[in-house]
Amino acid sequence: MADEKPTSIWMQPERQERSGPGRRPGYSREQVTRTAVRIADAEGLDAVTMRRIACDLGTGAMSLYRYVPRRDDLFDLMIDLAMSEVELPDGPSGDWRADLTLLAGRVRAAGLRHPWLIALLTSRPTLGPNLLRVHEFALGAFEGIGLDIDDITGFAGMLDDYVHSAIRREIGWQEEARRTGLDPERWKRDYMGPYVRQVVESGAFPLFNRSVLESRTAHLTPEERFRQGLDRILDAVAALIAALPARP
Amino acid sequence: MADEKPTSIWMQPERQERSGPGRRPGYSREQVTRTAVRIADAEGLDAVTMRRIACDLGTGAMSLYRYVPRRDDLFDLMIDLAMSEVELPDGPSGDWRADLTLLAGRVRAAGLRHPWLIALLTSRPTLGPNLLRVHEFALGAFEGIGLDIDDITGFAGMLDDYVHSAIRREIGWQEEARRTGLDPERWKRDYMGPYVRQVVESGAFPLFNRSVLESRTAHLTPEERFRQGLDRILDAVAALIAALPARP
DNA sequence: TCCATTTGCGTACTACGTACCTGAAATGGA
DNA sequence: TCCATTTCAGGTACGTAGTACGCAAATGGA
Repeated sequence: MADEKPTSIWMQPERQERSGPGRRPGYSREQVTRTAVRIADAEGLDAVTMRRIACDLGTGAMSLYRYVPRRDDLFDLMIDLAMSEVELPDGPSGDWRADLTLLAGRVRAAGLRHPWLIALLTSRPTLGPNLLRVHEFALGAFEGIGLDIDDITGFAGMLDDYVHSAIRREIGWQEEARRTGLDPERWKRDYMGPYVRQVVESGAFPLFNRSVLESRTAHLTPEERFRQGLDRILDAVAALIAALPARP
Repeated sequence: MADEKPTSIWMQPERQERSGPGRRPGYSREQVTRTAVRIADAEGLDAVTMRRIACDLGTGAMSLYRYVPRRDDLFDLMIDLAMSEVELPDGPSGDWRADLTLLAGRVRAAGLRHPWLIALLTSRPTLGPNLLRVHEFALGAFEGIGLDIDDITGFAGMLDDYVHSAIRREIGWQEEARRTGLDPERWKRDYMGPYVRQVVESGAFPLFNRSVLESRTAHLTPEERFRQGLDRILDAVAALIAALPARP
């Protein structure tokens, strides 16, 4: 059996339950992934080490390599497991705006439940089956309004960009706070606060100052802010669709 | 002298050239940062280790800590140095569309010159002076068309989201290829290719298939593709601005 | 029963960030 | 000119990471 390492994790299926000779696997790829996700949720992505996962499973670190080729592949599996929680209807409803709002909300929920998800997702080119499923739903929502495939892809990309960026803005500093060892509230006040205050007081960036000091958006709840930005994007898409030349 | 570690790097200026007794610094914070950037450009972000930087500078690893408090702070400094290369006019020209196109192109150029830049920038909440300068220019381009500060911030954010996401899409797989040790062309063909082909042939995601197989966008040069997406965003912004209710 | 096969996992190697410490170097004052 | 003082250079070392390697244990078929 060739040890074909240099290929995507999705091409290397887990060892099947055979009925031949040899010891039976004590764990499973999904079990390893689920443990890794639990650790990342509770203590951040940095805490996800092979030794730590193995310890939680009650086994030795090297045993994990029977189920996952490399640590990086485990990240792809974690992304896919988290995305599998995004529940969606079987197909688009016909109301594209409602469908995409639903999609965005579900992805945001998954992103908040797993604060490491969006950072991981946007930092590596991964294409797990559940990411494909979610993406396909977005494409489907745009289909049937008379768009060609390039516009469908473009608009879906615009939406993805917004959703990912907005979620990262919402929770990005949480992970950073954890990395520096401070609790999030202290980090904001003691670590980043003094610098921002200094920048503001310097007056060097007047429009930045206004966006920090005068913004009404800053006083909304995170969910309202997400929704407001989403509506902005969907308004933009609607405006563009209205302006598209009729296709033959 | 208190060793105030837990605060932003921008609040901890480099030790000044004093005129008291004692040895003079042999290097500088900028020199260290510049070396780190050079290494990252040539061999990827993973190659930027304290030992490697020190080796390139011809000194010992621990000497670097005289200039940079922690390795993470060095990343902030690298981001700022790379962003300092984004040359911009002193103020907006009055043609917001031209200004933002210029801005996007310059940021893209910096992102291509430093393939690690966008990944780093979007994975940590950093606010270096040069990032603020570039952001202020974007805000300025939106000012004076009768937008309030919330709309200015919102539109500038939309643009940032697009520019960063597009650049990441353009080069994201390069870094991933380097991480796996393959050259980029081989990675695309041998690592990711077989899986994509399998997904396509399965027929499970028909719209994804069409976006891969039928897209005309895929045959454009990267620059044309970037420009096309940018125009789409700017069209959307223009459409939204036109639709905004007149403010008193 | 015995053996080919596969898993569990301890050991060990390399490489990382960085705390600590020693000694060298540079300067102002005498 | 010489020395006390201050600062920097950088070696050593500790803890932790990913993971290559190899052997013992377990298992089912012959």
